[in-house]
Amino acid sequence: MVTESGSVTIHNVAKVAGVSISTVSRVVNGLGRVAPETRRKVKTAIRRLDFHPNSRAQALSRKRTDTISLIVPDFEGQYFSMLMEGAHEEARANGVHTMVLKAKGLDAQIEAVTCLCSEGRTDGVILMLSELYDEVLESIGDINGPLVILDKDVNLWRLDNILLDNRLGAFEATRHFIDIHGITKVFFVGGSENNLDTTARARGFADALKSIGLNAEGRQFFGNSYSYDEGYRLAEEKIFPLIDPEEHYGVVAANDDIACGIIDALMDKRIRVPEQVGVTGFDDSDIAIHRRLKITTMRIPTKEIGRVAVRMILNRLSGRVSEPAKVVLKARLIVRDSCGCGRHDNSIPGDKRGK
Amino acid sequence: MVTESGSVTIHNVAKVAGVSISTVSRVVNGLGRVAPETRRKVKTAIRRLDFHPNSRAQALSRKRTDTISLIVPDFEGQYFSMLMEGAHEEARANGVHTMVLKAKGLDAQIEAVTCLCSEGRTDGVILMLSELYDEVLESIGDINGPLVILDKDVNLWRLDNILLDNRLGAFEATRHFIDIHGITKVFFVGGSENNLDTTARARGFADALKSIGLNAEGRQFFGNSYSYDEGYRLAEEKIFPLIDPEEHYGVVAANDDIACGIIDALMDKRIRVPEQVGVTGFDDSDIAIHRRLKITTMRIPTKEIGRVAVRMILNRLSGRVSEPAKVVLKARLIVRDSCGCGRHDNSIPGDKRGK
DNA sequence: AAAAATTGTAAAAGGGTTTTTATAGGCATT
DNA sequence: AATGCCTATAAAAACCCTTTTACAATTTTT
Repeated sequence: MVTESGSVTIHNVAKVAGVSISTVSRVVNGLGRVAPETRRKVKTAIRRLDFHPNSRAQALSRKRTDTISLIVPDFEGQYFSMLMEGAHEEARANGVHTMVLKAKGLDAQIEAVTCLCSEGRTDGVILMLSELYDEVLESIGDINGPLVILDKDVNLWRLDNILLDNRLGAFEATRHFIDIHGITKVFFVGGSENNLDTTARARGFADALKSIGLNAEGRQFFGNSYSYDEGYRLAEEKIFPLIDPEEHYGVVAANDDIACGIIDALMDKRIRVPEQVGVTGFDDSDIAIHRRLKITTMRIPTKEIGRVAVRMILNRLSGRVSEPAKVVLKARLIVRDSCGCGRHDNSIPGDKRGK
Repeated sequence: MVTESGSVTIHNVAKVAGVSISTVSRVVNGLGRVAPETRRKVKTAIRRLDFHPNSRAQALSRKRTDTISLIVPDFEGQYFSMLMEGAHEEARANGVHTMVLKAKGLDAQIEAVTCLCSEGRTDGVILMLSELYDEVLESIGDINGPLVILDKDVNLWRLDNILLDNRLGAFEATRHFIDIHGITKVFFVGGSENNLDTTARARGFADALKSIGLNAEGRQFFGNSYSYDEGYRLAEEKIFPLIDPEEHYGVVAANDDIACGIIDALMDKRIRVPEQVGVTGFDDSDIAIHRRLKITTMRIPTKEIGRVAVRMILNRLSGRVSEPAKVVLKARLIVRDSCGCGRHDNSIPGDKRGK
């Protein structure tokens, strides 16, 4: 048994301690019974040689890598960071590592899933894909190991889902204007009408109006993207013309970028925000607090999503859970200034009202 | 040779193809000579059985995991995202995977380094740590495998370094005011005076002034942190009192958050930004463009840093490079509006000048 | 004294890679 | 034409490092 220089193996420890390798293994893993005296000898040898079990060999033998993978379309934005944060935290707390794979586009997605699942590189996969191709789902059919899909409701054999209740989030934002500010003249500004998030949020908005007997007709506006510029444009073209100087309004935006665009557009038109028109965002991204007027917004429990995803996989691995699960998480209203709560002197800097 | 159900091994392929396992291995890895006819048979069998070599077994046998790890203090902010992006991109292009480990604090750092290096979990490590403890460096001494340290100049055996030329960055920002705007009344606003980045950037600022025969004395102000609020406070307390309505000024901020705070503070004092006072940031973070007045700033080539780090490790692994290397990357000036270049009608919304 | 409970040992996976050995077949030499 | 040598290819075996199982040896219990 010649050992490669530089790495201490279980054999070395066994030889030094004067026992067999399986005894060392038992001591390391705490399984089976080992005489106290023997245990001590082995532990001394381990310390003396600075032995660390080779994780590659362990993985091979145990058929377990203690690694969970995350497949994401890109690394940009806080969404990814927070997701990682949650997933990593939960994983480490359970002695598991995380691996990240970026896969944008159909081919990359299939390759990533195959690579991770078929080659025994990880114990489980968390799939976060803005666009999830059907072909990917098909190829998922015959992989092994637990798989969690985020933000997409997929009813497929053996798959877990984690979803965000977008409808409820928009419902709550809208009800905030109604219940707290007594404003019933509310508008919704979304991104693309084809975007699933936007439509779900629009639905929540409409439901909130319906809940007080109003109709959303003519109060919802959609753009081409989730951007500041679209928000600015829509506010200028659609919202501004509808505003009566004597009335108070609320605008529920489908995300924070759009909300910022709306606020700036209205301010540029000399509309007082949030005094006359309150605006809420969605996502609670960085920009929500990196502005003079802090944005009231719906916070997505991104970190929690990552945490739950890992927990689901670990549950599957331990065999405790076998039924496909679907977890729906709620967004939380973060009340700041842009809705009209909070400070009231910040609509237009340089304005007469001063500080 | 009993095979676990669910996984196809090289043995199965060999049997189906009617050859030996070593022949299959040769075909898979493209090594040695195999008769065209035999190769065809093996490939057919591989396709038919959907065989994928088990990466755990390969890792054990090849003594190589094809995985590079990144140790970071946290996942927040774009810095991490972009770093990941670059590292992952370069790694994937070379058939290598990336693993991320979060380690904040002394113990966590030591554990992470040990865990990754001693247990043969990865081929190389990229260490990105805002605070790097000396104890960690000591324990690094006897690990195996290449290691790259980011943003910290460590002269230690076998370590590669990647650094950002903060001094030069601030120098260029300052010279921009001097050369392009003809402004020599420039100020520097930094974060904590103990922060290495801040001091390097302050040095660059001073050097730029020195280059035109001026002294930085009394023109540098430091705060407690790299935050919006500190920028606001310092601008209010230190910069504003020094401003003569007849003069033009430039402010070089040590990061974008501070720059934003400065801009808002000055605007609140009715100073026209960027007309009378130009401001530049550092980092080119999201907020630099998510404001009405786009920030002129120094972009850190974060993605490139990640890419270079991986490349260094791969070079080490391939044995092509053995000398410890030190790479210094430059920040790039991104000219937008806050310095006075670009649009000129956006200092104070609601102002007489209108749109 | 026989059965049961402990504790330690040897060997067999686990799925590949890599080195060594064996077997053909082709070519040149005598 | 027979022999010897070399090469191309296949098969076998060793190795990577740990876990795990089956079993032997020892001690304790009834």
